[in-house]
Amino acid sequence: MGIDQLDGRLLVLLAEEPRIGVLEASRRLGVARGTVQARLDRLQSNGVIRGFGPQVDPAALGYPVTAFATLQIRQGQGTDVRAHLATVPEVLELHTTTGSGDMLCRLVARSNADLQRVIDRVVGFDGIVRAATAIVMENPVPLRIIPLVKQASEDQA
Amino acid sequence: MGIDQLDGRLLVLLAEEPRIGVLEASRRLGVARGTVQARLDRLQSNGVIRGFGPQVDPAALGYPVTAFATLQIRQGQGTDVRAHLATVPEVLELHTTTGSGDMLCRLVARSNADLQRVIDRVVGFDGIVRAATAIVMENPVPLRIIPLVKQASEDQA
DNA sequence: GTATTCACTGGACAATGTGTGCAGCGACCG
DNA sequence: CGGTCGCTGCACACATTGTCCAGTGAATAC
Repeated sequence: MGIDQLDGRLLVLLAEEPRIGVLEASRRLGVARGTVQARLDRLQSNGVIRGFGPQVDPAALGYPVTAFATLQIRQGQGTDVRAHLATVPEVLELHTTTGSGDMLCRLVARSNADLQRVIDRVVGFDGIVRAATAIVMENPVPLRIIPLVKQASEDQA
Repeated sequence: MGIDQLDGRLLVLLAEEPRIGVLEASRRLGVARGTVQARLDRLQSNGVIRGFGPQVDPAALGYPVTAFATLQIRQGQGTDVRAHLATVPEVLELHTTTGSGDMLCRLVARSNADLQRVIDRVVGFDGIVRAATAIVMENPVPLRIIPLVKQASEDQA
């Protein structure tokens, strides 16, 4: 477990310019093409790289409002609540957290008014005792991984 | 703004099998290659597709612990706090939310013990009044976008 | 009603990149 | 000291890309 500096540079390079291929990457990194291919294969089978799926912006899809909801779940209803929330498209992500029967989920909606509809749908389920919602106003640090990759590859040095 | 069904199918296809190229995608979708290329270009300049960067798993990097921290910020210190948090690699994401001077951030750490170090570093800054942390235990719904894409493309139909 | 615009089709071309395999080489390990 | 491993540099056949084009149908503007 862990990545070395070459892995780190490769990940950073891919993150900054995803369109480049293996050959171009090998030129940039100053190593043989086979090496880059082997590293990529290893990173993928390692699970370090989960995939190269498109990163879609919900706002551009017409869902500019993001919110986080903390849900309190009735004892023993966890499984049902998960299944319920998985069926709601506007639930982008769901975590169970410390705290008795608590979950945290990320929601999006078409507008603040629409958020009400989404929340109603989310909490309109028997196992949910209480919900507290925080609407996101600004996103100073969008989901990122590069700094952590750099950190991890330097630790491994 | 908005995507049609072809856009939706293309996004789903790319999300499920990112390795396929434009040509293969056009075969799967039953349209001409030029069409797929044009759609892709449009989706990217639209901002619907932000990019195709690698999706890196923090756990595989040696950071298996995830937590969410709610921070209460002293009036007028927001900008400084943002700059501070941006320098911490373990801060993967930061949002300002409703609630007086509240922020929500996603953290990762090498272990529960290491989380203490991360939190200390995060809150060891003057503008932060109080921090409440919830450790993630399970992640029943990992960050996803496909259901929303399907929803959006059907709405547009 | 007619002209214009637009998106899609289907095809072509040169250039590039990919998947794959190979031999050689230095480093590390038992 | 032999074996294993990762990297290099190279080769080949094949597939894909970027780009351009003419033709067509549908929607839109005049």
